[in-house]
Amino acid sequence: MAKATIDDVAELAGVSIKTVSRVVNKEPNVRPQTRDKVLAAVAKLDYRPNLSARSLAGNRSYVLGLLYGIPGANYYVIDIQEGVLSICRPQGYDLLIHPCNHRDENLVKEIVNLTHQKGIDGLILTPPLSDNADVIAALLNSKIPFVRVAPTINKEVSLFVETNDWEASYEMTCQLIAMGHERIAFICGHPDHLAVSHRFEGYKAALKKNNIPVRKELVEQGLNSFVSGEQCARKLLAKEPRPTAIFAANDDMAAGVMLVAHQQGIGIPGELSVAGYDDTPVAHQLWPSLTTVRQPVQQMAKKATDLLLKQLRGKDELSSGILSSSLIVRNSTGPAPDA
Amino acid sequence: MAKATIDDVAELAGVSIKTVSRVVNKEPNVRPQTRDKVLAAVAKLDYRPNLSARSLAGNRSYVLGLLYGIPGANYYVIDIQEGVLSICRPQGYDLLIHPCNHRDENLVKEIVNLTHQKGIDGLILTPPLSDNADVIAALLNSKIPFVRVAPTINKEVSLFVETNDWEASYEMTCQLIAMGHERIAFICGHPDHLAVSHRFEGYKAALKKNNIPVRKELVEQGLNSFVSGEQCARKLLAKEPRPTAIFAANDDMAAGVMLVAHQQGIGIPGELSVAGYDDTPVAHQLWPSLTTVRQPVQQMAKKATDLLLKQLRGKDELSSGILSSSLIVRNSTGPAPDA
DNA sequence: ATGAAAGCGCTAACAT
DNA sequence: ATGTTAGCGCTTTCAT
Repeated sequence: MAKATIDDVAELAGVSIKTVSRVVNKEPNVRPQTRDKVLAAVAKLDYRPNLSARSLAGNRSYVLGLLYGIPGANYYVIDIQEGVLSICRPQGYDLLIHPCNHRDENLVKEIVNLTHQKGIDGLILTPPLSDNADVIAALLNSKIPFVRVAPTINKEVSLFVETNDWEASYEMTCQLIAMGHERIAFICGHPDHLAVSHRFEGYKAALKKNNIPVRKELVEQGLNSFVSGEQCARKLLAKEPRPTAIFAANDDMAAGVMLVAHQQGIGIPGELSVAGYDDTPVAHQLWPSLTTVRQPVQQMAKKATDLLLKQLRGKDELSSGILSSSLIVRNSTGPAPDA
Repeated sequence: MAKATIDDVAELAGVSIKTVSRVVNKEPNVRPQTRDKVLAAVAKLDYRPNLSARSLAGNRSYVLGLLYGIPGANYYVIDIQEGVLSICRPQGYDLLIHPCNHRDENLVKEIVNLTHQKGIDGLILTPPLSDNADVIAALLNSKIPFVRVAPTINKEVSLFVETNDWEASYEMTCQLIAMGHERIAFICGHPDHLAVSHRFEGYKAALKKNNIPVRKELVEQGLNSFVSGEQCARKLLAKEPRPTAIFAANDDMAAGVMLVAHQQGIGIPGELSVAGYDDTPVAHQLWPSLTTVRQPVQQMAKKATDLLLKQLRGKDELSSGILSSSLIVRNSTGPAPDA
């Protein structure tokens, strides 16, 4: 059986194609009786509206686009994808993924083209694209609906979903302080990821709150990678006196710290406490298991998708949301050795 | 500037829309001079063909679909995605991802519908979908072009790309034997992933080749997860005498083994050698770093995409390919303690 | 080598 | 409540 078209359905049901269209699109003004006839014909012919035709005529494609930077953090991207799909697929939307180099000078053009060419209905932006002012301006200008995940700039210009990085980081640092740590080092995240910078701010605030000076020599600039974590750890562990705790802005870097500590025979958490951020799969596979912060990545993606779909349906008065991260205390942190 | 259409270009270039179409689609029979005029107009107007229209009229969408099972191994999925995108995007194709439950009874219908509705030009299947006979039959029946990654059944019915799991596993086992190990345990992968079963076969073959009996009590059935690795490890490490090496069919399970060994104070590699498979990011973040096998995942994805695109262009005489995996020897394996 | 005309399957205005 | 008529922007015949 060849693919059925709207005409086939209309003929079988003995109505016009417009009526079929009404039924399929759940529009009002169709008698229940007529609707049933049409639905029966649809079922009989296994009719599925052709999306290209729909897109061409109606200017929508039922495809969403997910934009993210490369190289991205794998687990994060996958979590986002799953979150988005779990919401959009039940509502008939599919997902096209578009990882992109956030420093590519043609990025803006590329994204606008993609959206127009494929007739993508709306976009979801994740860091660091959530903070790309050029992209945001272009999308607004082209009136392409979009929602941002964890933006830090121009929050008012679009719907977004965020989490409380600052607070979680503050809390983690306070907890280390409560364990008696004072020489708490921090490894910053990649400078291009503004969202990650909130973590540093939370750390600093907690120290200040507890009257502990923020020592420059205990802060290193990482790049979110395992290797950069290793490098920063070597520098930090060479300081005299050594820090008794190292808080890394993500788990990969924390894993690097742990490796260096192992290599240098520094006991964790006996001699050194290590904390990460993200609760990636590696966090509980490490030995000892890593104390970290769990972000509600999937939930953020779900919420963002929900907002986007509502926006597409013309709902108004939608409001951006914030979802809480939570501390996951495992075995890599403990009382300060000198406490 | 509103979106330019083919008519705008035709008008500006002073030709018919058909000529524009010819130029854009690189068809023959256009005078270089005419072509240049058209290209100039295209550039001036920043014309991009509307894919929906193209799809509707020409029956292709320049969108490929990637099918994979959920829950999938994150790193694997991301690698596949990157590989596919790196090949298809430069050629003007985008990618729609469609993770699916490979045991869902509506799976076949879902996939065929997806393909038809979105007008997807071709599909790439990864394990365990590569081995789903129903899906394969339906795709063949519907004449939907597709390529499979690492299939084990009905290889002859479609193009595919695979790697030498058996050989790599054989080699790894031989290496352990060469280090003096005889009591080498094996943790099998998830039974639904046939591809993983080759790893077990390679292990058995290596033992036999070296006249070491395959002991049933040294083989456990895992589920590809970290937790299942832990469980299997507890069982294996309780045997008397204990195995001196454990070879897990993937890294996550190997990480589980290492955790249990740490907990029980068993030195790695002094008292126990551990080997994994996949070379996931965690492999070099563990302590000690994990000996494993690196699969050419991205390259397989690239090759598969290349084959699919060639197939779409009607090229014939395409042949499936095999790409080699390689042993990555790190610090979790060493001489047998009793050697 | 180039063009004119007829759809692809659907939605949107505008009837009725 | 239902139907009619134009297109959406492109690719295909088939002419020229």
